[in-house]
Amino acid sequence: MVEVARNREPTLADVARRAGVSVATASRALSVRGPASASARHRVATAARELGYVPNPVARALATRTGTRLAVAVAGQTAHVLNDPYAARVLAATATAAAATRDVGVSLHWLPLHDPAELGRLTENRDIAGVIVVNPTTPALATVPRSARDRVASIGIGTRDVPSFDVDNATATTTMIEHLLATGRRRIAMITGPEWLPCTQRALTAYHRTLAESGTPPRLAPGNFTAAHGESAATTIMTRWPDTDAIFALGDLSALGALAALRGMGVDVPGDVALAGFDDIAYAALSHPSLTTTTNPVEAIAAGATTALLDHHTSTPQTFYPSTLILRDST
Amino acid sequence: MVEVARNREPTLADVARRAGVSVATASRALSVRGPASASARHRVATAARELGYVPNPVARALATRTGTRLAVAVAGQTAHVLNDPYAARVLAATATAAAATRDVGVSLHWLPLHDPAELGRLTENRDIAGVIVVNPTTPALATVPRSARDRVASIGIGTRDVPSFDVDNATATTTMIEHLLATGRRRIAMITGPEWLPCTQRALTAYHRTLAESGTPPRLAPGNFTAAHGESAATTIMTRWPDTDAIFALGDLSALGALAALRGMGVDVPGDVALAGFDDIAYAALSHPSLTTTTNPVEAIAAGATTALLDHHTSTPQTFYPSTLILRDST
DNA sequence: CTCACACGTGGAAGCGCTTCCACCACAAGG
DNA sequence: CCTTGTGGTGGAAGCGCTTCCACGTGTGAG
Repeated sequence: MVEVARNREPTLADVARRAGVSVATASRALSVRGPASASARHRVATAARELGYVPNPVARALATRTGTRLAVAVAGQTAHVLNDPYAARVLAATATAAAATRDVGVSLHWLPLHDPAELGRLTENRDIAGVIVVNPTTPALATVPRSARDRVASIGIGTRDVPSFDVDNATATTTMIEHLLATGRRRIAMITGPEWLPCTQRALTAYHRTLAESGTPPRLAPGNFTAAHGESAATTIMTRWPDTDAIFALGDLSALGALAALRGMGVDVPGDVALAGFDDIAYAALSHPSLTTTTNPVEAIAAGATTALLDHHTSTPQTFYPSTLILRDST
Repeated sequence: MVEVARNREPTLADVARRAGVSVATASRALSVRGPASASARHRVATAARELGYVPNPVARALATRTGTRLAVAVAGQTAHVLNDPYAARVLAATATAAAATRDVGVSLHWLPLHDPAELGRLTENRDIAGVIVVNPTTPALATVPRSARDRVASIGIGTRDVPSFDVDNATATTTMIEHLLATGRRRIAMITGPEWLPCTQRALTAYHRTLAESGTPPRLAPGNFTAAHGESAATTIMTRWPDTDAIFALGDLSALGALAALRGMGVDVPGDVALAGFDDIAYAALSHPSLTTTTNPVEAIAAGATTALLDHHTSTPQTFYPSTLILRDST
């Protein structure tokens, strides 16, 4: 009498019984790699379908000693990062990708800059299948034990054995600077992100190279992607180089902060100074003037990192995703 | 010879051995409720600390037949909700709370409006410990089997057996309208959210009551919290009631859209029309003029829902979190 | 001085999977 | 005809925890 009790989800044992094979064979037939005959595969698949069998990820995780969730670890100062829309967006995108690919959850963690070992600890957690680390430093990556390297993917800098996924902001920066040059701007300043970030470094290199080609000297102000820093950076720039005619901020929030500062100083945008941002956040289209910016394909990046992690693609060292220029009124 | 093999995390068996008790007792001593003597409790706790024992959530979940993650289910049209900063913020807050309280992950799901049963299906998933449903409809909540009701918490409307957590937007609306009245505005329009949302209904009731007390007739325009709808709603309002002197939008994005529309029509804010929003998003402080708004304590709400779910607090039917008025230049 | 009844405790049986290992055919080589 | 493989299979032992159950103990009441 093969009857599944009411109120109980079918298990692999039910499937095996119905298919007339052992649990071991059923397990192998359902997994792609295991040795199993074609006929067994077929019968098990049919039985599973008829029963509406759904594998229990918890049992599988326990048996294979892997985790049931992906950790998203964001580097930065906790207080600052807590209301970071970028982190929230990465998390949402990862959660969506993880739920779509496999049935795994996502948890969010902060990586204090002063304690690089926290990342290593996270990778040792028993029930974490993999870690997507956002903007890690090289020392932090170095704390990951060699054996756990295949359970880490980076959005930011990578290493030889940690694949990295990021927006191609070198090209994006070049494109943006060339756009500003094409519209007649010659005294172009840049508000950067934290200098320890590799994406800041890549953008800086592109900025210097593009300016050098057109023979214009650089004007730099440090920032940290927040609106407040954008404001003070714009003030600094206009005080130090009053004839500046364009500002490119590596982050829309900084750009919008700069916009407020410029308005406060009576500087017309784009009349006196052209202004451009990075990320294309929702508000960029709503400001006055609306902000020229370049996209950050976070969803694609997070999906890439997620599948790399879940499929153990160790063969992809670095992937850069293209950004597209969004022209609006501020330039 | 009590020696833990290298390269292996200590398990409960290791702790039990070191404490000189059985695994069963160790388990009971570690759990808060189980029967265990004070001395056993103490010895097990000490052994656990010395060994650096961390319970394996996967094994626990398998044994107790509970899940290892919390699902955050957002009601709405997928395309719209995918880049909804509010959903991302709820997810991030939930993930933070879940990681802090227990060691569980979070996954993100969309609930299409046309298929209320999706929520019921989610609650039946074997490895989901609980579902936090954002802005559910009553029919959707009704699809949750009675036995699973204690595994659901709602941000939005609740039922007798599903606790709900939300911002007290009735009071917030009253406060905002009273603020507008106090600054001399008398022809106050409101841009609402989708009418099927309970929070829209609560705000509407408060709006009508407050206006009725001051003897001013209502002026309503429907919206859906997006900037685009805010723009068209503002246009509609100013066309239909040209003497409007204040607009309150139930969402900052709508308010900012309205601001753009008003600027386009040559209406001065706050000179001709005072403008107020809801949520206090990051950009509200950066617009020109900066936006008067009222906070949405998403982090506290998500933390409340998370702990309610993980601790099976079924005794709290409804909790409303206070919003605070943020006065800026737009009113 | 019994009997009942707590209360703590250890043994052991799961939870639902994966995977090691032994086994059995059967085909191919000597 | 016997050995040596080979691919498919089932039994069973885990993974690390919780919890049922039975079994002593020490206490109070009868």
